[in-house]
Amino acid sequence: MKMSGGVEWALHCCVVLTASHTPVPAAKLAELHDVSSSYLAKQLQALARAGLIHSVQGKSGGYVLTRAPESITLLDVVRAVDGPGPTFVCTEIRQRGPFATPADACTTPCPVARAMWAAEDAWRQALAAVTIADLAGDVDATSGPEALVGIQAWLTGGAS
Amino acid sequence: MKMSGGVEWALHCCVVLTASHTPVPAAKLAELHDVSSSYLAKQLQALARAGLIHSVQGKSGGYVLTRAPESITLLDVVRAVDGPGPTFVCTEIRQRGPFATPADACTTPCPVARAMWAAEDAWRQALAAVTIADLAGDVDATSGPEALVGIQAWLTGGAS
DNA sequence: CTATACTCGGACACAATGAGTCCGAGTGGC
DNA sequence: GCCACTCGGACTCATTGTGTCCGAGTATAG
Repeated sequence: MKMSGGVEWALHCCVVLTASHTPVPAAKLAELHDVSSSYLAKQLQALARAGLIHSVQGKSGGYVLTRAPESITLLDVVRAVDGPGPTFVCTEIRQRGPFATPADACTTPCPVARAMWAAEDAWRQALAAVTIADLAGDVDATSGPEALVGIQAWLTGGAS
Repeated sequence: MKMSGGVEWALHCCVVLTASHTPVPAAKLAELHDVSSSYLAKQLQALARAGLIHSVQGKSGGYVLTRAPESITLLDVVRAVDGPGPTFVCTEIRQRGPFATPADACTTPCPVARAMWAAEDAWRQALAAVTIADLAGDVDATSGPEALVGIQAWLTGGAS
């Protein structure tokens, strides 16, 4: 089991978008992170489809966060990029084979699925407890506040 | 992100193996669950490689649990089948692009990776809190104790 | 008002990992 | 000593993730 690598890109982009209140084109985000702009576009489209960022077209268009960074959780981003479905899928293996449990007796999910889903819920809860604003704050604390303002200047300015 | 379907098979096999103290061949486990025996063999091999079950060859060979069911956690099984690596991999995106953080300043993992790994730890902790014995107990409670003893009889007996 | 340049958006190939199958090596029973 | 039965690893196919491309749409400049 390996998580889609695009999740990392999307999270970093969300943190960067915190610094700019004007639309930022995808090409600029790609250059900033030194990744393929074509592929990054796909992740941003997923974020836009989920309503986390808003896309504006035209000459000075780009992407902007729709909500305040404090109200965007990591779970929102992960669900948008990686898909909302559960990682563990129960194929109802107990209803097959010579000792199959009759279908009408399966009122509750099988114990295996229950345990796995409980663990997934713990994971989601941990993700939902962290917001993009928290991450931006951590970046400020570790790299210094001048990092984000420098990036902001570079984003708004046209310099390459 | 989707978990390998073999995890479900492996977990059910471990629960079934709880009922038998004599070696159970892979073919029988496959028939019991109505799944491909060739593919199930791969999962059992992974469990054996991790030391969770022991394989005995020969005419009346098969697989047996090495430890007591109370000391085998779901995390052990998941790690054995699905791989021990972390689901989120940090590609150190902060060290790339025009605003790259210098490598010597990266003493601590980047905040994004920290948050993701913390969520993974919560997931692992939830998995480590449940044992195979707990699952077997749940099966007893829901399907009745007669289910497992019937399976045990079918496993040891040669009937198809 | 029109032309233009720049943006996003979805449709299109390629690669890697998981799913599934097969046959050979080894071992205990008869 | 033979045999039947078991596991173990090597091989092939399908699905999903990775990466790329070009067309539709819009705010801007003239």
